[in-house]
Amino acid sequence: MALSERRGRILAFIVDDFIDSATPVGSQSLVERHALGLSSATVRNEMAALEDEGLITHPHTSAGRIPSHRGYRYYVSSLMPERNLSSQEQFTILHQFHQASGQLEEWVQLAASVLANNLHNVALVTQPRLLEVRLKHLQLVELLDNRALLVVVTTDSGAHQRTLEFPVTMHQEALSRLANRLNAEFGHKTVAEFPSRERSVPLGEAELVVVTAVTDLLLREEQAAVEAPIVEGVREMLRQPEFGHSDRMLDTLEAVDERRLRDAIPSGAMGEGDVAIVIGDENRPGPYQDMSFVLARYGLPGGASGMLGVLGPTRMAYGDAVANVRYVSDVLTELMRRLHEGE
Amino acid sequence: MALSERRGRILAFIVDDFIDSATPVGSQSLVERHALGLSSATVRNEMAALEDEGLITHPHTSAGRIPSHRGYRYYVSSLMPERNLSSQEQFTILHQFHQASGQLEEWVQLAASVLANNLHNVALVTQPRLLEVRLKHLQLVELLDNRALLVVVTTDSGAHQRTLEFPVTMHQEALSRLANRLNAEFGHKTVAEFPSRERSVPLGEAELVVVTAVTDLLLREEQAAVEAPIVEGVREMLRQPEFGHSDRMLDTLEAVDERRLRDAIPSGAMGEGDVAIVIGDENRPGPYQDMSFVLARYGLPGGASGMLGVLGPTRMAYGDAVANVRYVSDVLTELMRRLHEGE
DNA sequence: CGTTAGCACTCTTGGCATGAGAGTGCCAAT
DNA sequence: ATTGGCACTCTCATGCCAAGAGTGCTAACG
Repeated sequence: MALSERRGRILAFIVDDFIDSATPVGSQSLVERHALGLSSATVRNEMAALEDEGLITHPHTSAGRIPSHRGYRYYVSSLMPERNLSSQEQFTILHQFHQASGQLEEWVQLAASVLANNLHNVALVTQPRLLEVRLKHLQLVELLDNRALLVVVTTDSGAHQRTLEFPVTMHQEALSRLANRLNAEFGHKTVAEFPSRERSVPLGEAELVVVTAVTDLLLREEQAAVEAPIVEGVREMLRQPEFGHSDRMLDTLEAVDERRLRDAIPSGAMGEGDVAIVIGDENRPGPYQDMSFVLARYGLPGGASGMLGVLGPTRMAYGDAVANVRYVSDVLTELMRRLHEGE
Repeated sequence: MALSERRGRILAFIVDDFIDSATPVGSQSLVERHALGLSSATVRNEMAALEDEGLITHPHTSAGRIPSHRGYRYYVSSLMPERNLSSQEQFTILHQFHQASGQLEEWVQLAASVLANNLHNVALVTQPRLLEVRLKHLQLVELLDNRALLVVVTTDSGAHQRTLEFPVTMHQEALSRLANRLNAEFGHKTVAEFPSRERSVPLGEAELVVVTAVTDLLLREEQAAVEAPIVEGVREMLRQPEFGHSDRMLDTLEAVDERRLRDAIPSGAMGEGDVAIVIGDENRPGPYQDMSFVLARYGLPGGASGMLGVLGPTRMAYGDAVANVRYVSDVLTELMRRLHEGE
């Protein structure tokens, strides 16, 4: 289904106007705002046609039109002008990244803040993860009695920690010996390659405690990274008029807060390298049925990578969102490339 | 200024009723709800007197009374019945802690959730910190080129990490030797005792990189722990009628989100071992002028300790809040004691 | 003298009608 | 195909009215 050029232009104007006014747009105001060489009556006819196509609706008989989900879809797919950030905007963003320290975690956090601020919506960024993380090094430090601190360093340059308890008191030398032994045996292996409990050569009791802890720790971290992306800008989004003083604000707040995001983020839709847009009812059933995501991957192909993007009401400045998400994702990727290749 | 017994009783009833109805309470409804042996007219006289004392007000001429900040203060100081959690409530809380793993961070997080859930307000919990943290152990792991991962273990059983860059490429043996040297020299020292830059025997370049990083890392963590307590239950609180569909919701959300909590938390007011209550305008100037805090310390005297409590509108169930905060703080303290003394 | 009944008065709240404004849909004329 | 015109619809703000809840005051009562 392709629209005539004129009908498309009108749909685009409706979407544009609605995006920045948040009120239904009528035929009259449309001709006034844009130097359309048409009368309002003609526009009305076109609107009626667009409505038949299911691209716009009106909330009640005598109200202006608002885009339907399908209307937004058509807009982003066929009508929306390709937009990149101005060099001014790019500079402002770059500047912030250069101000930050060289720590990866900080960049990720910063990416979230930048998106939230620029787009006035919720920004989501997951920590970058390797597809398969290998154990680099583990260490045990004596605490009190039979307790020790386990520190695990992985190939994605992450350190993870947990305290654990041995059946008997272990002193530092014993712990170090144990750590060395395990390093020799499991170093550079993925979690999947760790021994299962029904292993032919059984592990000693102490070894088992550690190996179980390492496995559990890494799996948990993995999950946490996916389930709990960095979320920034909730209140920015809630200032949008769609949430105006209604219960919807609280419900949305709840949904975002509850970390129910994992099931919600439509990861399947994300092609390599490009920006994915998921609008309204294209989301799987759940609390985000009338919100939209604009998402992209970032990171190194084959290396650590993550996801970043924006969540907002369907009435979202898609053009700006795409431009910002793409640019921030590129910046982040570039920074990681430098980190990886050593400048 | 002490009130007569009857006048006190009436104030207590007003506060109680208002706390659970959130609507101004009138003389009539007061006599009906509580088997007061008085007519409404008498109550009106008493109310007028209470209003002269500045303990209650009415929003407009013909509305019921609501407690003023001073009224709440008088209530919590002199009228509020001492309340402890029922053994049923205690059990429910304990059960949750027993379900959790033995990790300290998890307990702290859990404490926040429990408070938020039970009190339907924002719960605040800071990570436990030692007054002075000592360096226990540091380790360096080779990453790419001239980069290494620094892992610092402190006496409060915390592991902290950061990547750092050396001027030249360092291999694992060199890194290990370096770490050993530094461990020998700085082990069991506090950050304050670390060498200043103008040290008589100057450090080598590599040493300097590490020492600076350690200092910076620990100071930063310290600050982060104080500035960014765990915050739970924002949406619980926003369901309270005082925030009903108004801008106040967003402003408050902003204040809490912005981590402007640090300046807000009235830490001075907190005596050893007991629960502190700060009501409305007793707070220092800022966004919390019409909210209240109920706070307590937890942790081991001389050992690691932190703060926990609740933030909500001045119309808060102070009795419940105090009982819950006190109990959770006790549980947390007890758990830490066991951890410290080895069961 | 403290307590109470009674009464006038005030202020909020919800319901209802009303009119202006913005839009639509359709038809006939261009 | 486009447009002017017109009847019609629906929302939204406004004003008004009556009901309800409360207060303050005064005069009577034990």
